Amino acid sequence: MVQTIPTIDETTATNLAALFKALADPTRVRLIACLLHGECCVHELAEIVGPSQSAVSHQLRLLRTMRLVNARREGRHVYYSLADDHVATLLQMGLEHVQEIHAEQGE
Amino acid sequence: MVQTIPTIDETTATNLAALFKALADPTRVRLIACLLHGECCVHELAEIVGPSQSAVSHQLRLLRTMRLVNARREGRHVYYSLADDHVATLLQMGLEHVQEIHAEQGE
DNA sequence: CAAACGCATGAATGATTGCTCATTTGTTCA
DNA sequence: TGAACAAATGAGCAATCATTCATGCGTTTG
Repeated sequence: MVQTIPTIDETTATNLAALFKALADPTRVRLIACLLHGECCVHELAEIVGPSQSAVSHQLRLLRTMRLVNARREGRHVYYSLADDHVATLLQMGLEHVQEIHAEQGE
Repeated sequence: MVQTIPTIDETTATNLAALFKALADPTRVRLIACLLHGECCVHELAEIVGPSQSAVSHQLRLLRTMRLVNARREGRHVYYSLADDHVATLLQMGLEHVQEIHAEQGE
């Protein structure tokens, strides 16, 4: 049986858009991709991902606000990790889509 | 066995971000949500979703460019439909996440 | 305590975005 | 053919965003 498709009200649409918006930036995508491997502290993330520590920190705050990542302090370091599996799954699915699209048009 | 987690290169991150960006707007989310039910022409979409025909048309163009929807002309009408299952799946997954999040904090 | 380290934050700025308005293109029908 | 309808498009504008720079806060260590 085909799943029931709910009609989405305006609030839900806004929340949903906000979720996707959190994933709608290359820097944040890369941050999350790093965190797929396990928790990581800010300056490591900055090294791997590229932009300044400040930029990374700003983006992490956004992800934190959206409850997509958790922060844990240990000494002078703050370790970030993914908040739940949904994020990883969404990223994974998006990745599959992107790879298919770009494979079939040979880009 | 746990899936292998690829390290994401910069281009892939950008493509992935672009995909999520296409879903990162309430209007576009609602458009896609409408199309989950089946194909639909522009002025109907405009009626259901809210903003002007022009605004809807602009957003549909974006979705078209991203190959997330297809357009089919029939007389004066242009019928839009979802390009593939990935979109529907992504939306569905996002929806589940949003509903869980907002349920557990009682919003 | 003071210096150094790790991170967060506020202000400022250039870039991007989503809308409206006006116009254009494509189609049907009187 | 010309009026009316459906949709697309371009210009313009206010709002949002991602970054940098400067600085502040918390922690460790000499």
